[in-house]
Amino acid sequence: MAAPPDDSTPNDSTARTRIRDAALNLFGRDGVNRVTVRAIAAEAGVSPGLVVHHFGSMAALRRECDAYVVSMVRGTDDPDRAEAPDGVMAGDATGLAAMLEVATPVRRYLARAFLDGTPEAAKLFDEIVEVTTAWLTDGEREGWARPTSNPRARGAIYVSWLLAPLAFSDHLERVLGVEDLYETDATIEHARVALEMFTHGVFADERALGTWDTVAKERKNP
Amino acid sequence: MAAPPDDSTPNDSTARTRIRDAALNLFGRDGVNRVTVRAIAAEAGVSPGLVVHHFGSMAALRRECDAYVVSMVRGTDDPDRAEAPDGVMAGDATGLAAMLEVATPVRRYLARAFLDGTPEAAKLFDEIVEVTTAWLTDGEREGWARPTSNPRARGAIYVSWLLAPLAFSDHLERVLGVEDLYETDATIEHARVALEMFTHGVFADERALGTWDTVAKERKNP
DNA sequence: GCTCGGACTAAACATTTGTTTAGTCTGTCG
DNA sequence: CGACAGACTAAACAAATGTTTAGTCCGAGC
Repeated sequence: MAAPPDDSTPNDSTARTRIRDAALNLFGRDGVNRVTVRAIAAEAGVSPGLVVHHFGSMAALRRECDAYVVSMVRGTDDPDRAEAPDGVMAGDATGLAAMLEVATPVRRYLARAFLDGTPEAAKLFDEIVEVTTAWLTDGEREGWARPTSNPRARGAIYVSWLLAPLAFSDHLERVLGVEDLYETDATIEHARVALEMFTHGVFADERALGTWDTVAKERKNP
Repeated sequence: MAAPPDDSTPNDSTARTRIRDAALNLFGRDGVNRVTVRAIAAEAGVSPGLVVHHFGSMAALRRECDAYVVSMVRGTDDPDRAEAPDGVMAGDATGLAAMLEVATPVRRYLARAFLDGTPEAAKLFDEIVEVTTAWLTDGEREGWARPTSNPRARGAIYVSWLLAPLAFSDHLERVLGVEDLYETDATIEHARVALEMFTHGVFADERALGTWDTVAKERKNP
C-alpha cells in the first residue's frame, strides 16, 4: 500500500489505527450496527481479513472503539484517569465538557454508542451523570444553580438534554438548515440558545408547573 | 396454531395486525434495524413467509409501521388529520402532547424511528417542531413563555429535549433505578423535575451565559 | 360438488454477513 | 544467506438474512 510515512513507532502509526479510525467514522455515521467489516476494510483501504487479523473479531473492534472513545473523554488519550480537576463553573461539567470538546467523529460515535447500548458506554453514562449531579449540587451551594426537588433526576435529565442534539443532529440540521451542527459556528448559535433556556427557563411563570401538579394529583386518585 | 378466538371481523383483526403489532414491539425494543423477519414471525406466531405475503417486503412492513405510528400521533388512528385544536397551555404542545400520551410501544417505536432516520419520521419531526415553535411564540405573546433570540432554534431544541428521555430511556432507567420510565408513576416524578427545569431554569444567574459569550467571542477572533 | 382465491406453511434460494484458510510479501535476526 | 515473524490479501466457508416457490388448507360462490 502507501509507503509508511516515517515509522517512529512502527506499532501504532499504520494500518491498525487506520482501520480503527475508519470504524470510528462509520460507526458514528451509520450506527454501531449497520456497519460491515467489508465497509470498514474498504474505508481503510485494506482487505476484510486484515481487520480481524488485527482485532480478532468485529465485536472486539467495536469494544476497542468503545475503550478508545471513553479514554478520549475521560482524560485525553490516557486511560487510568477519571476525575477532572475543579468545578470551574457553568458551561463546564467536568467530563461532559470534555466530551463536547472532543473531535467530531469521536462525539458522533459516543452518541451512537449511548443509543445502541454498548456496555462501556453505559458505564460512561453513569459516570457522567454522577459528576454532573455533583457539579450541580455544588452549584446549588455556591449559588449559581437553582435548587431542585430531586438532584439525581435533574442530573440525569441535564445530561440527556446535552446529549439530545447529538442524538437528533440529523433532524436539527435539517430543521435549522445548517450543514453540520457540530463543526461550523452553528454550534455557537445553537449552544447559545440552549444556554438561554438553561438560564432563563422556557416558561415565564408557574402555570405549567401548577397545571402538571393538578394533573398528577388527578392521576393518583381518579 | 392457536384456535381463532372469535373472528368478528375476519379481515382486520387477525394475523396481519398481529404481525404489525409484533413488528412495532420489536422495532421499538431493539431498533428499527437489528430486527429480522424471522423474529417478527416468531413473535406473531406465524411463518416468515406470511409476513412478506401480507406486506410485500420487510421494508414495506417498516413503512407501514411508520405510517401507522404517525397516524396514531397526528390524530388518533385517523390519517388525514394534522393540526390539533387549540393552544391549551404549557404541558401541551399540540402534537408533542399527543405523542407523549400514545401507547408505550408506539412511543418506543417513534423514538427509534427518529433516531434511525426513517423518512416518515423525519417529516413528522419537522411538523412537530413547526407547531411547537408556533406554540412557544404564542406563549411569548401571551406572557407565559420567555422571549428568545431564536424562536426556531428554541423550538427545535425544546422538541429534542422532550424526546431525549425517550431516546435515552435505558440509561435513565438504570441511573434512576426505575423499572420502566414510561409506565409507572416514575413518569410523573420525571416529568415534574423536567418541568421545574423548564420553569425555573437550571442556572440561577447570568454567569454561564456571560462565560459562553466570552468564549464565543474569543473563538471568532483568536 | 367443484372450483376459485386467499391465508398460511415448509422448504429452498440468493445474498450478505463475520470469520477462516492458505498463502505471499517484506523486513529482521541468527 | 536463510529461517522466521508478522502485515497483508484472495478465496473459500458457514451462518443468517430477506425473499421466492410450491403447495396445503379452508371458506365462499357458482
